[in-house]
Amino acid sequence: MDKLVRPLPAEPGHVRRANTAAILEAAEQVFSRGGFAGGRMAEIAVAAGLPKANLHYYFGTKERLYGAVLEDIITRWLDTAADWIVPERHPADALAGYVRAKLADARLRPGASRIFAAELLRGAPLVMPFLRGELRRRVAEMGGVIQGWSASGLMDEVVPAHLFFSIWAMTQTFADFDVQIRAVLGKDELDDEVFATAATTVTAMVLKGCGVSAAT
Amino acid sequence: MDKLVRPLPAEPGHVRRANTAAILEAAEQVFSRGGFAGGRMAEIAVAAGLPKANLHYYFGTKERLYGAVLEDIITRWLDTAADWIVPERHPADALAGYVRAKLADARLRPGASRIFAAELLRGAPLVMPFLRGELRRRVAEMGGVIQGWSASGLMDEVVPAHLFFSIWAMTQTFADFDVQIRAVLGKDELDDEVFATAATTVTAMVLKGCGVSAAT
DNA sequence: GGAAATCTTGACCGGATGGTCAGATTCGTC
DNA sequence: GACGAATCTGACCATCCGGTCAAGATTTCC
Repeated sequence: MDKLVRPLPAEPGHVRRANTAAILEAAEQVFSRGGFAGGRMAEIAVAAGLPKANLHYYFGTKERLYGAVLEDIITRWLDTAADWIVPERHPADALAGYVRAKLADARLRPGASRIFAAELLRGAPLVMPFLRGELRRRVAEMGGVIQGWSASGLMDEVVPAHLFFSIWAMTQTFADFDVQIRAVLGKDELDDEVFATAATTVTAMVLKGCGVSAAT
Repeated sequence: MDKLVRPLPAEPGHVRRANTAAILEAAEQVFSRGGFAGGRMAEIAVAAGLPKANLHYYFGTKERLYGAVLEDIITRWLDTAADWIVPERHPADALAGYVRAKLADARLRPGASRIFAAELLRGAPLVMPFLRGELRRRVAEMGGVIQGWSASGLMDEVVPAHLFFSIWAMTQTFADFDVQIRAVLGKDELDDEVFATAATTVTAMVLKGCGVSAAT
């Protein structure tokens, strides 16, 4: 009966957890337009439904809150790549799957992509350590997988890092620069059709561009 | 002897011309990190070597100055596309040339690309009319050229707008996200080698990805 | 040479913004 | 239910920043 009797969560720290989550979500939304410099603490407070002083209670400074948002985003991203770019897969499946996953993420969480883009645009003062450390290591690792596929004759020899730059650019553009895409296509929102065409176009570029043989 | 005798320029308006040019250049540099919200008028003034009040004398408001910078960028960009994507060229030449031109621009004026990117990121409040008007028209026009090539059997059928999205994304990423690329490659700057590899990789994706036949 | 137009500049203003704080309130635990 | 810890919050502050202004300097033109 215990659980049924307790209508509201009462585990210690549930307030903290709920509030930090609400703040992080609001912050991601607010920072996604205008980046660090453009986001206003007061605006985040309103979006989170909390007084501004409360944000400072949990995160101290604007920079720390912004950093927490970025960390969330990065953590989420690294896994996608690790899921798809593995030697066990055929490159046709792996690359197509990765492209589709990146496009799905661009559609589902465009704000996250935009925040990361804005951070890079301003010179990445906060995520530089990540770029030079973890990211570089991961790219080197995945580069080995790509080279393995090339050596097996499954695809052309390419410079792996550049392949990733292209994939990231082509997919994330649908989140980062969606206004431009909507304007050019004359659409109010990027719908199923747009993302289907994007998947076809980008996948064709990557697979044919790298001379990937058909999946077994 | 007239011209030799006059050591300093004395045409009417030369002061205005020199100052506005200096201000625009300084503004492009300052806005290129942090976009509109991140750029400080005082910082632009220092970079231009003029007192802050002087910027307001020439441009009135920060927004107007920012708008002038954007207009400069857009004007320069539209021409590149018009130079390359024309029916008279073979698609292999046209697309490869366009890619190389975009990469060269990303290298020569990375700040311009970054300002435009930041403007799109914040929802394009200022350049929306351009996106929906001139840009959309140009893309439709160039799309006709692409379809002409497809109809002539010179390349696969692709959705032209998406082809441009991909080309823009892959090339401008070397300006917009150069920090990330430098960090991943472990380089202090994007040198000849990086841009040569970029040209090879991106061109291969575009040409092979679109099934462009070899140039005659 | 001198008047009109253009340009220059330091000092100043008002509002926005990140951040603080002390006292009130709620939560966790026994 | 009572006590300490955690949380909440309105009021307040210092600073920064875009923008103004009026008086002085320089350029332009006759």
